[in-house]
Amino acid sequence: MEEKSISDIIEEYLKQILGESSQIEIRRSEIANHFDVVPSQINYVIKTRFTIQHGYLVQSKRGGGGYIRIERVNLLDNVDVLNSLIQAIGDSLSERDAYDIIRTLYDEKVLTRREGDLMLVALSKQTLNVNDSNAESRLRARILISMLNRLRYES
Amino acid sequence: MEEKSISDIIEEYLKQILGESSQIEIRRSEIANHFDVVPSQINYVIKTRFTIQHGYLVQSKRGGGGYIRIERVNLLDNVDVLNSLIQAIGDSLSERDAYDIIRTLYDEKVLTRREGDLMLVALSKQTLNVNDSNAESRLRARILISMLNRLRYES
DNA sequence: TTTCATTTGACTAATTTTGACCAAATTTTA
DNA sequence: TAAAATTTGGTCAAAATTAGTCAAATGAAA
Repeated sequence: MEEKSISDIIEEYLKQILGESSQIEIRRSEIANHFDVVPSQINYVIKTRFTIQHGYLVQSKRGGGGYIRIERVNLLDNVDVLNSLIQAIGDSLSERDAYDIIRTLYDEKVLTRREGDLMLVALSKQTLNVNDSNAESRLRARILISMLNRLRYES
Repeated sequence: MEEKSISDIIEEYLKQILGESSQIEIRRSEIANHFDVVPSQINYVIKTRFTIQHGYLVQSKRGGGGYIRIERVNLLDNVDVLNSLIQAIGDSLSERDAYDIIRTLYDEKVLTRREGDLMLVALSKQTLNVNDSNAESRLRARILISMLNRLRYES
């Protein structure tokens, strides 16, 4: 018999509810109370078992009426292309390389013209306007990678 | 979305009335009384949910016969409103305000879902990852304004 | 034993709710 | 008409209500 940790049990519980609707909203303290654990354990479960790599999107709100929302998302077909591009970018990216990548994605019909244009202006030297040229390239890389990661799935 | 806080419920109520006519006039104390909250909570709801970033204009008058007027404005074909939006961004923009603006543009069908999502991740705190919080907000403002202008002057 | 995962709790951050006090416009009264 | 009273809405900050972070302690596995 496998000895399940309480984290495993909470994961199972959440996934069971997620089986009924593709999106759930929970109150952290309620779940914590239900399983008799400290509230931060819910964060632990989410961080280790409901990541985007697992196919889940998580959003939350604090304060009165606060919640944690977990949504199951569909991974798309282009994942391989995107992954290899993300690898190639690394942690630094020139404006020219950004253009080439976006152009490629447009040619591959991963992006529409408008999407590509929006991405390009966001990555332009003029927009970023960072003093240090290395910092600028690193920032450009971070932004493009984030956008490519976003393209890997849909809600 | 599950509405939970009383502020959410008041927001929903006002938007429902706004669905019938594009402009409403309310008496603050009446609404407060109706939902059994202090009057200033109405100000809170308006300040957090009916800003120009959300696509609303608010005017009010004090004294006898006083009112709060909320008007739904159209960002699509009203150049002035779009300008005031860009002006409201100024040179600094929080992640929350960015979300509100992009959400509004999506609701107005200026953006597709995918375009909005791409813009949001590009503007997220995590992506920008700037040490100085002021610098981060200024960068966020530059990027969003660039993207908005790109949409604006599109052929 | 060493390493990795889980559990806990103290501290932090964001959002909403409440109430005391302020300001403006109108109405009443002198 | 001028002052006073009344009727509205505005501001701001404290309190209350959620969730997030991080690292120490504990447990499990290799």
